[in-house]
Amino acid sequence: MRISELSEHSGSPVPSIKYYLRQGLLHRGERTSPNQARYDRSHLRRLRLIRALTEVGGLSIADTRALLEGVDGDSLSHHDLLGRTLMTVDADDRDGSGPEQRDLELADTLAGKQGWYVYPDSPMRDRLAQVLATFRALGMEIDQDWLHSYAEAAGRLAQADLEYVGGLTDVDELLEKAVLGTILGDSLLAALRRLAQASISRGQQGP
Amino acid sequence: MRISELSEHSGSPVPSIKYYLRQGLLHRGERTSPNQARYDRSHLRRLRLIRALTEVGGLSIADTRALLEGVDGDSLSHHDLLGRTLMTVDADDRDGSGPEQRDLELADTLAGKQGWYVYPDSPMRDRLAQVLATFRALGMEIDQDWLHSYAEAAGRLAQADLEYVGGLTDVDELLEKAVLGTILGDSLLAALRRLAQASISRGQQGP
DNA sequence: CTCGCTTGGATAGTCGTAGTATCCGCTATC
DNA sequence: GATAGCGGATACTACGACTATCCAAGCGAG
Repeated sequence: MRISELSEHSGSPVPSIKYYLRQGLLHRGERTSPNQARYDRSHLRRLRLIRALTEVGGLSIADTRALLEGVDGDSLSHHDLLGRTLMTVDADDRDGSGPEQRDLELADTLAGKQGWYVYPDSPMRDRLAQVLATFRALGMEIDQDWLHSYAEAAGRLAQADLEYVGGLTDVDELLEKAVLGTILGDSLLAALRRLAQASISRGQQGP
Repeated sequence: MRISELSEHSGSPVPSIKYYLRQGLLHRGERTSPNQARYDRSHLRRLRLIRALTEVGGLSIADTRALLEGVDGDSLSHHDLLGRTLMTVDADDRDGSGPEQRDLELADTLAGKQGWYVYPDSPMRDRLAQVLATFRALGMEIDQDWLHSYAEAAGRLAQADLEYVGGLTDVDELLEKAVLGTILGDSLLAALRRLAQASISRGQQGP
Protein backbone atom coordinates (compact mmCIF):
# COMPACT_ATOMS: atom_id res chain seq x y z
CA MET A 1 0.00 0.00 0.00
CA ARG A 2 1.41 3.36 -0.95
CA ILE A 3 0.78 6.50 1.06
CA SER A 4 -1.97 7.71 -1.23
CA GLU A 5 -3.85 4.46 -0.79
CA LEU A 6 -3.31 4.61 2.94
CA SER A 7 -4.79 8.06 2.83
CA GLU A 8 -7.76 6.89 0.83
CA HIS A 9 -8.50 3.94 3.08
CA SER A 10 -8.12 5.89 6.30
CA GLY A 11 -9.74 9.12 5.26
CA SER A 12 -6.79 11.15 6.50
CA PRO A 13 -5.12 13.45 3.99
CA VAL A 14 -1.63 12.52 2.86
CA PRO A 15 0.04 15.55 4.46
CA SER A 16 -1.46 14.65 7.80
CA ILE A 17 -0.12 11.14 7.52
CA LYS A 18 3.28 12.56 6.75
CA TYR A 19 2.93 14.74 9.79
CA TYR A 20 2.17 11.76 12.02
CA LEU A 21 5.19 9.99 10.57
CA ARG A 22 7.38 12.97 11.36
CA GLN A 23 5.99 13.17 14.85
CA GLY A 24 6.66 9.51 15.44
CA LEU A 25 3.03 8.57 16.02
CA LEU A 26 3.07 6.27 13.05
CA HIS A 27 5.89 3.86 12.26
CA ARG A 28 7.57 4.31 8.93
CA GLY A 29 6.63 2.03 6.07
CA GLU A 30 8.93 -0.65 4.80
CA ARG A 31 11.22 1.01 2.27
CA THR A 32 11.41 -0.87 -0.98
CA SER A 33 13.78 1.59 -2.59
CA PRO A 34 15.40 4.87 -1.57
CA ASN A 35 12.19 6.73 -2.13
CA GLN A 36 9.44 4.21 -2.04
CA ALA A 37 7.85 2.63 0.98
CA ARG A 38 5.13 0.15 1.55
CA TYR A 39 2.44 0.49 4.21
CA ASP A 40 0.26 -2.29 5.51
CA ARG A 41 -2.75 -3.03 7.65
CA SER A 42 -0.90 -2.13 10.83
CA HIS A 43 -0.48 1.42 9.58
CA LEU A 44 -4.12 1.68 8.80
CA ARG A 45 -5.02 0.41 12.23
CA ARG A 46 -2.65 2.76 13.95
CA LEU A 47 -3.93 5.65 11.94
CA ARG A 48 -7.48 4.99 13.01
CA LEU A 49 -6.32 4.70 16.58
CA ILE A 50 -4.59 8.05 16.34
CA ARG A 51 -7.66 9.75 15.01
CA ALA A 52 -9.89 8.18 17.61
CA LEU A 53 -7.65 9.38 20.40
CA THR A 54 -7.23 12.89 19.06
CA GLU A 55 -10.67 13.57 17.62
CA VAL A 56 -12.92 11.75 20.02
CA GLY A 57 -10.66 11.55 23.01
CA GLY A 58 -9.41 15.08 22.60
CA LEU A 59 -5.77 14.16 23.23
CA SER A 60 -2.97 16.29 21.92
CA ILE A 61 -0.39 14.86 19.56
CA ALA A 62 2.16 14.81 22.33
CA ASP A 63 -0.12 12.92 24.71
CA THR A 64 -1.06 10.53 21.97
CA ARG A 65 2.57 9.82 21.22
CA ALA A 66 3.39 9.20 24.86
CA LEU A 67 0.51 6.81 25.07
CA LEU A 68 1.39 4.94 21.92
CA GLU A 69 4.98 4.62 23.01
CA GLY A 70 3.72 2.88 26.12
CA VAL A 71 1.66 0.52 24.00
CA ASP A 72 4.56 -0.21 21.69
CA GLY A 73 7.16 -0.96 24.29
CA ASP A 74 6.97 -4.71 24.81
CA SER A 75 8.19 -4.05 28.26
CA LEU A 76 7.20 -4.74 31.82
CA SER A 77 4.37 -6.78 33.14
CA HIS A 78 0.90 -6.29 31.80
CA HIS A 79 -0.54 -4.81 34.90
CA ASP A 80 2.29 -2.50 35.54
CA LEU A 81 2.24 -1.25 32.02
CA LEU A 82 -1.50 -1.01 32.02
CA GLY A 83 -1.59 0.87 35.26
CA ARG A 84 1.21 3.22 34.38
CA THR A 85 -0.08 3.87 30.93
CA LEU A 86 -3.51 4.79 32.12
CA MET A 87 -2.18 6.93 34.89
CA THR A 88 0.05 8.87 32.62
CA VAL A 89 -2.55 9.46 29.98
CA ASP A 90 -3.23 13.12 29.52
CA ALA A 91 -1.97 13.84 32.96
CA ASP A 92 -0.13 16.89 31.77
CA ASP A 93 0.29 18.80 34.99
CA ARG A 94 -1.61 21.86 33.99
CA ASP A 95 -0.25 23.81 36.87
CA GLY A 96 3.38 24.25 37.68
CA SER A 97 2.84 24.48 41.40
CA GLY A 98 2.01 21.18 42.98
CA PRO A 99 -1.19 20.76 44.94
CA GLU A 100 -1.31 21.58 48.58
CA GLN A 101 -0.70 19.01 51.24
CA ARG A 102 -4.19 19.15 52.61
CA ASP A 103 -5.74 18.47 49.25
CA LEU A 104 -3.49 15.50 48.79
CA GLU A 105 -4.66 14.23 52.13
CA LEU A 106 -8.25 14.67 51.07
CA ALA A 107 -7.51 12.71 47.95
CA ASP A 108 -5.84 9.93 49.90
CA THR A 109 -8.69 9.76 52.37
CA LEU A 110 -11.19 9.48 49.57
CA ALA A 111 -9.22 6.72 47.88
CA GLY A 112 -8.71 5.03 51.21
CA LYS A 113 -12.45 4.89 51.82
CA GLN A 114 -12.80 2.97 48.59
CA GLY A 115 -9.99 0.67 49.52
CA TRP A 116 -7.78 1.81 46.69
CA TYR A 117 -4.05 1.80 46.83
CA VAL A 118 -2.68 4.99 45.39
CA TYR A 119 0.89 5.27 44.18
CA PRO A 120 2.28 8.26 46.07
CA ASP A 121 3.86 9.67 42.94
CA SER A 122 0.86 9.05 40.74
CA PRO A 123 0.01 12.00 38.52
CA MET A 124 -3.67 11.30 38.99
CA ARG A 125 -3.32 11.72 42.71
CA ASP A 126 -2.15 15.25 42.06
CA ARG A 127 -4.86 15.77 39.56
CA LEU A 128 -7.53 14.66 41.95
CA ALA A 129 -6.11 16.93 44.61
CA GLN A 130 -6.13 19.77 42.14
CA VAL A 131 -9.79 19.29 41.33
CA LEU A 132 -10.65 19.19 45.01
CA ALA A 133 -8.58 22.31 45.52
CA THR A 134 -10.47 24.04 42.76
CA PHE A 135 -13.80 23.33 44.39
CA ARG A 136 -12.44 24.70 47.62
CA ALA A 137 -10.99 27.77 45.97
CA LEU A 138 -14.39 28.51 44.50
CA GLY A 139 -15.89 28.50 47.92
CA MET A 140 -18.09 25.48 47.43
CA GLU A 141 -17.26 22.95 50.03
CA ILE A 142 -17.86 19.56 48.60
CA ASP A 143 -20.88 17.58 49.52
CA GLN A 144 -19.56 14.33 50.92
CA ASP A 145 -22.44 12.27 49.62
CA TRP A 146 -21.91 13.62 46.18
CA LEU A 147 -18.23 12.88 46.28
CA HIS A 148 -18.92 9.43 47.57
CA SER A 149 -21.26 8.76 44.69
CA TYR A 150 -18.53 9.71 42.29
CA ALA A 151 -15.92 7.53 43.91
CA GLU A 152 -18.25 4.57 43.97
CA ALA A 153 -19.19 5.04 40.37
CA ALA A 154 -15.54 5.32 39.43
CA GLY A 155 -14.83 2.09 41.23
CA ARG A 156 -17.60 0.26 39.46
CA LEU A 157 -16.54 1.60 36.11
CA ALA A 158 -12.95 0.60 36.65
CA GLN A 159 -14.12 -2.85 37.56
CA ALA A 160 -16.17 -3.06 34.39
CA ASP A 161 -13.21 -1.84 32.37
CA LEU A 162 -10.91 -4.46 33.75
CA GLU A 163 -13.42 -7.24 33.42
CA TYR A 164 -13.94 -6.29 29.86
CA VAL A 165 -10.25 -6.37 29.19
CA GLY A 166 -9.43 -9.22 31.48
CA GLY A 167 -10.25 -11.99 29.07
CA LEU A 168 -7.61 -10.95 26.61
CA THR A 169 -4.25 -12.63 26.47
CA ASP A 170 -2.64 -10.75 23.64
CA VAL A 171 -0.72 -7.89 25.19
CA ASP A 172 -1.03 -5.54 22.27
CA GLU A 173 -4.72 -6.04 22.03
CA LEU A 174 -5.16 -5.70 25.75
CA LEU A 175 -3.30 -2.44 25.89
CA GLU A 176 -5.02 -1.04 22.88
CA LYS A 177 -8.44 -1.87 24.20
CA ALA A 178 -7.61 -0.59 27.64
CA VAL A 179 -6.30 2.66 26.31
CA LEU A 180 -9.18 3.13 23.96
CA GLY A 181 -11.72 2.15 26.56
CA THR A 182 -10.27 4.58 29.01
CA ILE A 183 -9.98 7.52 26.67
CA LEU A 184 -13.17 6.97 24.75
CA GLY A 185 -14.83 6.00 28.00
CA ASP A 186 -14.30 9.54 29.22
CA SER A 187 -16.20 10.91 26.25
CA LEU A 188 -18.82 8.22 26.49
CA LEU A 189 -19.41 8.89 30.12
CA ALA A 190 -19.51 12.64 29.65
CA ALA A 191 -22.16 12.29 26.98
CA LEU A 192 -24.19 9.80 28.97
CA ARG A 193 -24.06 11.84 32.11
CA ARG A 194 -25.33 14.95 30.37
CA LEU A 195 -28.04 13.02 28.66
CA ALA A 196 -29.11 11.62 31.99
CA GLN A 197 -28.95 15.01 33.67
CA ALA A 198 -31.13 16.58 31.03
CA SER A 199 -33.61 13.77 31.17
CA ILE A 200 -33.84 13.65 34.94
CA SER A 201 -33.86 17.40 35.31
CA ARG A 202 -36.68 17.60 32.81
CA GLY A 203 -38.88 14.99 34.31
CA GLN A 204 -37.55 15.02 37.86
CA GLN A 205 -37.94 11.31 37.85
CA GLY A 206 -35.45 8.53 38.05
CA PRO A 207 -34.89 5.76 35.53
CA MET B 1 -11.01 47.40 43.57
CA ARG B 2 -8.76 48.37 40.68
CA ILE B 3 -7.58 45.98 38.06
CA SER B 4 -4.21 45.46 39.68
CA GLU B 5 -5.84 44.47 42.93
CA LEU B 6 -8.21 42.18 41.09
CA SER B 7 -5.16 40.63 39.52
CA GLU B 8 -3.48 40.21 42.85
CA HIS B 9 -6.48 38.66 44.55
CA SER B 10 -7.24 36.31 41.71
CA GLY B 11 -3.74 35.35 40.72
CA SER B 12 -4.41 36.11 37.08
CA PRO B 13 -2.09 38.60 35.38
CA VAL B 14 -3.56 41.95 34.43
CA PRO B 15 -3.21 41.39 30.66
CA SER B 16 -5.16 38.18 30.93
CA ILE B 17 -7.93 39.94 32.78
CA LYS B 18 -8.02 42.54 30.07
CA TYR B 19 -8.21 39.73 27.56
CA TYR B 20 -11.20 38.19 29.31
CA LEU B 21 -12.86 41.59 29.36
CA ARG B 22 -12.29 41.95 25.63
CA GLN B 23 -13.65 38.51 24.99
CA GLY B 24 -16.73 39.22 27.01
CA LEU B 25 -16.11 36.54 29.61
CA LEU B 26 -15.90 39.11 32.35
CA HIS B 27 -18.29 42.02 32.70
CA ARG B 28 -16.74 45.44 32.64
CA GLY B 29 -16.18 47.26 35.90
CA GLU B 30 -18.21 50.24 36.95
CA ARG B 31 -16.61 53.27 35.39
CA THR B 32 -16.04 56.05 37.88
CA SER B 33 -14.48 58.36 35.32
CA PRO B 34 -13.62 58.14 31.64
CA ASN B 35 -10.63 56.02 32.35
CA GLN B 36 -11.12 54.53 35.74
CA ALA B 37 -13.29 51.61 36.67
CA ARG B 38 -14.08 49.80 39.84
CA TYR B 39 -14.26 46.02 40.18
CA ASP B 40 -15.94 44.13 42.96
CA ARG B 41 -16.40 40.72 44.47
CA SER B 42 -18.48 39.55 41.53
CA HIS B 43 -15.54 40.07 39.22
CA LEU B 44 -13.30 38.09 41.47
CA ARG B 45 -15.80 35.29 41.62
CA ARG B 46 -16.29 35.25 37.91
CA LEU B 47 -12.58 35.25 37.32
CA ARG B 48 -12.11 32.23 39.50
CA LEU B 49 -14.94 30.52 37.70
CA ILE B 50 -13.32 31.24 34.35
CA ARG B 51 -10.03 29.78 35.44
CA ALA B 52 -11.67 26.74 36.92
CA LEU B 53 -13.50 26.04 33.70
CA THR B 54 -10.53 26.61 31.44
CA GLU B 55 -7.70 25.18 33.50
CA VAL B 56 -9.36 22.31 35.27
CA GLY B 57 -12.29 21.72 32.97
CA GLY B 58 -10.23 22.19 29.85
CA LEU B 59 -12.81 24.37 28.13
CA SER B 60 -11.82 26.81 25.42
CA ILE B 61 -12.48 30.51 25.81
CA ALA B 62 -15.30 30.28 23.30
CA ASP B 63 -17.00 27.41 25.12
CA THR B 64 -16.55 29.16 28.41
CA ARG B 65 -18.17 32.29 27.05
CA ALA B 66 -21.13 30.37 25.66
CA LEU B 67 -21.58 28.71 28.99
CA LEU B 68 -21.35 31.90 31.00
CA GLU B 69 -23.79 33.61 28.70
CA GLY B 70 -26.25 30.88 29.51
CA VAL B 71 -25.68 31.43 33.21
CA ASP B 72 -26.06 35.17 32.88
CA GLY B 73 -29.27 35.23 30.91
CA ASP B 74 -32.01 35.52 33.52
CA SER B 75 -34.13 33.69 31.06
CA LEU B 76 -36.30 30.64 30.82
CA SER B 77 -37.21 28.16 33.45
CA HIS B 78 -34.54 26.67 35.66
CA HIS B 79 -34.80 23.22 34.29
CA ASP B 80 -34.85 24.26 30.75
CA LEU B 81 -31.88 26.48 31.18
CA LEU B 82 -30.08 23.91 33.24
CA GLY B 83 -30.71 21.17 30.76
CA ARG B 84 -29.84 23.22 27.73
CA THR B 85 -26.78 24.72 29.29
CA LEU B 86 -25.36 21.39 30.23
CA MET B 87 -26.19 19.88 26.90
CA THR B 88 -24.51 22.64 25.02
CA VAL B 89 -21.40 22.65 27.09
CA ASP B 90 -18.37 21.80 25.06
CA ALA B 91 -20.51 20.06 22.51
CA ASP B 92 -18.58 21.58 19.67
CA ASP B 93 -19.42 19.22 16.88
CA ARG B 94 -15.94 18.02 16.19
CA ASP B 95 -16.92 16.46 12.95
CA GLY B 96 -18.70 18.21 10.16
CA SER B 97 -20.51 15.14 9.01
CA GLY B 98 -23.31 14.09 11.28
CA PRO B 99 -23.34 10.63 12.78
CA GLU B 100 -24.90 7.78 10.92
CA GLN B 101 -28.48 6.80 11.43
CA ARG B 102 -27.64 3.44 12.88
CA ASP B 103 -25.42 4.93 15.54
CA LEU B 104 -28.13 7.34 16.50
CA GLU B 105 -30.45 4.40 16.89
CA LEU B 106 -27.92 2.66 19.08
CA ALA B 107 -27.72 5.77 21.19
CA ASP B 108 -31.49 6.02 21.48
CA THR B 109 -31.79 2.38 22.40
CA LEU B 110 -29.22 2.77 25.10
CA ALA B 111 -30.95 5.82 26.53
CA GLY B 112 -34.29 4.09 26.22
CA LYS B 113 -33.09 1.18 28.32
CA GLN B 114 -32.30 3.61 31.10
CA GLY B 115 -35.66 5.29 30.73
CA TRP B 116 -34.17 8.57 29.64
CA TYR B 117 -35.93 10.96 27.38
CA VAL B 118 -33.53 12.33 24.81
CA TYR B 119 -34.20 15.53 22.91
CA PRO B 120 -33.94 14.53 19.27
CA ASP B 121 -31.84 17.58 18.45
CA SER B 122 -29.61 17.26 21.46
CA PRO B 123 -25.92 17.70 20.68
CA MET B 124 -25.06 15.03 23.20
CA ARG B 125 -27.13 12.52 21.32
CA ASP B 126 -24.91 13.11 18.33
CA ARG B 127 -21.85 12.97 20.48
CA LEU B 128 -22.85 9.70 22.00
CA ALA B 129 -23.53 8.31 18.56
CA GLN B 130 -20.14 9.50 17.43
CA VAL B 131 -18.38 7.72 20.25
CA LEU B 132 -20.24 4.53 19.48
CA ALA B 133 -19.36 4.95 15.82
CA THR B 134 -15.72 5.33 16.73
CA PHE B 135 -15.68 2.08 18.61
CA ARG B 136 -17.29 0.41 15.66
CA ALA B 137 -14.88 1.98 13.20
CA LEU B 138 -12.00 0.60 15.22
CA GLY B 139 -13.38 -2.84 14.88
CA MET B 140 -14.15 -3.42 18.53
CA GLU B 141 -17.76 -4.22 18.88
CA ILE B 142 -18.93 -2.95 22.19
CA ASP B 143 -19.47 -5.26 25.07
CA GLN B 144 -23.07 -4.74 26.10
CA ASP B 145 -22.40 -5.34 29.77
CA TRP B 146 -19.68 -2.79 29.75
CA LEU B 147 -21.87 -0.24 28.05
CA HIS B 148 -24.65 -0.96 30.46
CA SER B 149 -22.36 -0.35 33.40
CA TYR B 150 -21.50 3.01 31.97
CA ALA B 151 -25.07 4.02 31.38
CA GLU B 152 -26.07 2.98 34.87
CA ALA B 153 -23.19 4.85 36.42
CA ALA B 154 -24.07 7.91 34.39
CA GLY B 155 -27.62 7.73 35.62
CA ARG B 156 -26.58 7.49 39.23
CA LEU B 157 -24.14 10.35 38.85
CA ALA B 158 -26.73 12.54 37.23
CA GLN B 159 -29.07 11.77 40.08
CA ALA B 160 -26.41 12.72 42.60
CA ASP B 161 -25.71 15.92 40.70
CA LEU B 162 -29.30 16.97 40.70
CA GLU B 163 -29.87 16.07 44.30
CA TYR B 164 -26.88 18.09 45.24
CA VAL B 165 -28.15 21.05 43.32
CA GLY B 166 -31.81 20.49 44.05
CA GLY B 167 -31.87 22.20 47.39
CA LEU B 168 -30.86 25.53 45.98
CA THR B 169 -33.38 28.21 45.24
CA ASP B 170 -31.15 30.97 44.00
CA VAL B 171 -31.02 30.60 40.24
CA ASP B 172 -27.56 32.02 39.82
CA GLU B 173 -26.11 29.81 42.45
CA LEU B 174 -27.91 26.79 41.09
CA LEU B 175 -26.63 27.33 37.61
CA GLU B 176 -23.13 28.04 38.73
CA LYS B 177 -22.98 24.96 40.86
CA ALA B 178 -24.53 22.82 38.17
CA VAL B 179 -22.12 24.03 35.57
CA LEU B 180 -19.14 23.66 37.82
CA GLY B 181 -20.25 20.31 39.06
CA THR B 182 -20.71 19.07 35.56
CA ILE B 183 -17.45 20.36 34.15
CA LEU B 184 -15.27 19.70 37.13
CA GLY B 185 -17.15 16.46 37.63
CA ASP B 186 -15.71 15.26 34.34
CA SER B 187 -12.19 15.83 35.57
CA LEU B 188 -12.97 14.44 38.97
CA LEU B 189 -14.42 11.30 37.52
CA ALA B 190 -11.58 10.85 35.06
CA ALA B 191 -9.06 11.05 37.87
CA LEU B 192 -11.00 8.75 40.14
CA ARG B 193 -11.56 6.18 37.45
CA ARG B 194 -7.88 5.99 36.59
CA LEU B 195 -6.94 5.76 40.22
CA ALA B 196 -9.39 2.93 40.63
CA GLN B 197 -8.19 1.18 37.50
CA ALA B 198 -4.61 1.31 38.64
CA SER B 199 -5.47 0.08 42.08
CA ILE B 200 -7.68 -2.75 40.93
CA SER B 201 -5.37 -3.74 38.12
CA ARG B 202 -2.50 -3.87 40.56
CA GLY B 203 -4.17 -5.95 43.19
CA GLN B 204 -6.84 -7.61 41.11
CA GLN B 205 -9.16 -7.15 44.01
CA GLY B 206 -12.23 -5.07 44.48
CA PRO B 207 -12.80 -2.31 47.02
C1' DC C 1 14.44 5.02 -23.42
C1' DT C 2 12.25 8.96 -22.15
C1' DC C 3 9.10 12.21 -20.23
C1' DG C 4 5.45 13.37 -17.30
C1' DC C 5 3.29 12.11 -12.95
C1' DT C 6 3.84 10.09 -8.25
C1' DT C 7 6.41 9.13 -4.03
C1' DG C 8 9.01 9.71 0.27
C1' DG C 9 11.02 12.91 2.88
C1' DA C 10 12.52 17.56 4.49
C1' DT C 11 11.61 22.42 5.13
C1' DA C 12 8.78 26.24 5.36
C1' DG C 13 4.35 28.54 5.68
C1' DT C 14 -0.55 28.93 7.48
C1' DC C 15 -4.30 29.25 10.76
C1' DG C 16 -6.48 29.46 15.12
C1' DT C 17 -6.14 30.04 20.07
C1' DA C 18 -4.68 32.28 24.12
C1' DG C 19 -2.50 35.12 25.69
C1' DT C 20 1.48 39.48 26.06
C1' DA C 21 3.27 43.90 24.95
C1' DT C 22 2.94 48.52 23.51
C1' DC C 23 0.82 52.78 23.26
C1' DC C 24 -1.97 56.67 24.55
C1' DG C 25 -4.75 60.00 26.80
C1' DC C 26 -6.07 60.58 31.39
C1' DT C 27 -6.22 60.66 36.52
C1' DA C 28 -5.24 59.99 41.27
C1' DT C 29 -1.93 60.85 44.43
C1' DC C 30 2.17 62.39 46.37
C1' DG D 1 2.51 69.81 38.98
C1' DA D 2 5.20 65.56 38.23
C1' DT D 3 4.61 60.81 37.79
C1' DA D 4 3.15 56.15 38.44
C1' DG D 5 -0.88 53.56 37.38
C1' DC D 6 -5.36 52.92 34.83
C1' DG D 7 -8.64 51.66 31.08
C1' DG D 8 -8.95 50.64 26.57
C1' DA D 9 -7.44 49.69 21.76
C1' DT D 10 -4.20 47.66 18.68
C1' DA D 11 -0.33 44.93 17.61
C1' DC D 12 2.67 41.30 18.47
C1' DT D 13 4.08 36.54 20.08
C1' DA D 14 4.13 31.41 21.15
C1' DC D 15 2.40 27.16 20.35
C1' DG D 16 -0.06 23.32 18.26
C1' DA D 17 -1.72 21.06 14.32
C1' DC D 18 -1.68 20.87 10.26
C1' DT D 19 -0.76 22.27 4.82
C1' DA D 20 2.08 23.62 0.97
C1' DT D 21 6.25 23.67 -1.50
C1' DC D 22 10.30 21.63 -2.96
C1' DC D 23 13.42 18.09 -4.46
C1' DA D 24 15.56 14.06 -6.26
C1' DA D 25 14.40 9.52 -7.28
C1' DG D 26 11.14 5.98 -9.18
C1' DC D 27 7.33 3.93 -12.29
C1' DG D 28 4.80 3.53 -16.15
C1' DA D 29 2.87 4.62 -20.88
C1' DG D 30 4.37 5.19 -25.40
